[in-house]
Amino acid sequence: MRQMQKRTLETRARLVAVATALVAENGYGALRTEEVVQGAGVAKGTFFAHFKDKDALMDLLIGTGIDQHLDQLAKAPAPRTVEELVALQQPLLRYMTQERYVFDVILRLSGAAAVAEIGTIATTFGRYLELTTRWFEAGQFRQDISAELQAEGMQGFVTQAMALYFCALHEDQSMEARLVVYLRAWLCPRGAQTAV
Amino acid sequence: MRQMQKRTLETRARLVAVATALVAENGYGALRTEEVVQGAGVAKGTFFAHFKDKDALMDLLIGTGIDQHLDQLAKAPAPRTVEELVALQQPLLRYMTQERYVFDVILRLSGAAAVAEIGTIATTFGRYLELTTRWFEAGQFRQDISAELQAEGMQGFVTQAMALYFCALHEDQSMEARLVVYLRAWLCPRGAQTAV
DNA sequence: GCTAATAATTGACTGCGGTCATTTATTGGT
DNA sequence: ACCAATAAATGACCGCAGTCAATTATTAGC
Repeated sequence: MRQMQKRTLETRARLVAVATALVAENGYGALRTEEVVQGAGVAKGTFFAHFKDKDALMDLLIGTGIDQHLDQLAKAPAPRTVEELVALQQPLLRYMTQERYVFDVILRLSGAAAVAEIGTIATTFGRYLELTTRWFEAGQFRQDISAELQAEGMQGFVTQAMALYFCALHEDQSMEARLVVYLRAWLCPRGAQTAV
Repeated sequence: MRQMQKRTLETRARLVAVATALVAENGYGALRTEEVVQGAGVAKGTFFAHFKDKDALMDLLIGTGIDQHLDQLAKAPAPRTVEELVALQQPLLRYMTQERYVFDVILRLSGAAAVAEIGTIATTFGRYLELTTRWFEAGQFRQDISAELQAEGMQGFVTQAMALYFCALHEDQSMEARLVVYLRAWLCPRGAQTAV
């Protein structure tokens, strides 16, 4: 097997750089492959030689964004209360819900379709689970179920809260307020929590 | 305001009938508006005069499918155990996960983007919540949180279980088995449940 | 029945993601 | 330095959703 050419890396880097700049300017949903290709000075086919499809580029861009937020979460000490839990994750939730399009891409790519092709976003979801499992291993919350199950459940509630954020019928409370209610019920069952 | 012409209803009915037949033959993901239009004997523009976009047709078709499953659920008595809860919902879960495309459409349309345009699927999600809330009002499960919150949480876990069904990294257990674990932890906290 | 207003239909056209046979650049072997 | 062999890049082309100015059908008022 021949090693990859320097040219390949350069072209790919240029594509990503142009895409990043365009996203910073107009947002994710407005990105057009044609613009990326023109900005990078290559032909359309070249884009698809580097990325399976547009989603693959989005997977990289958005996955990188999520990863940066996870870096912050990894630094912080394990939260002790539900409020801390939610407050800590707020920047990440805001990032994932910045555009309807972004949230849709994340939902679509968060599960790896095949083990062979685990994308950036799918990887970050694995990392999120690991990271939050460690929080629950500190033992501040439920003792009757595993830390991993607590983390997996929290992931479900976080997704639900984000989905309802985009639903006009549920504008009554903020994403964070809703998440606090969910997580109190999930992590502090049996009336130990104070009234909502 | 003039009343709707009979012709309008006929055309629309023909479009829906052709689409339904095509879906039955090749599945949802393979449906092409061009085929629908040819089958119904109208021009392409006519389709989009009747449906805002392809998603709007899918919303109707899939929403109708979900509604039929909810009719079944509405007939059944309130489940008494987590196993019954999961078994009862199995047909619905199977329907919603029959194709990756179907699940994606459901996720995308389950939240109404605007109050003015609540689609069929968004309506069924409201109905699901009402219906399952009534189950929890029977009082077989948690007493420390409202029936509605129990139902909303179950909805989150159901979605999570379906999402992981499409994820190659989580093929270790079936959708139903995973859901049982989730719902035991959600609805029967504090070690009351027997070992998994 | 005739006419003007309105509703429904048409189909050529656009936008954009994605493909692929062909051309051009790079590299390892001699 | 030259020559295959292989990798990278090209751009005309395709598929399919969605648009819109022009055309045709329907209806209400007289």
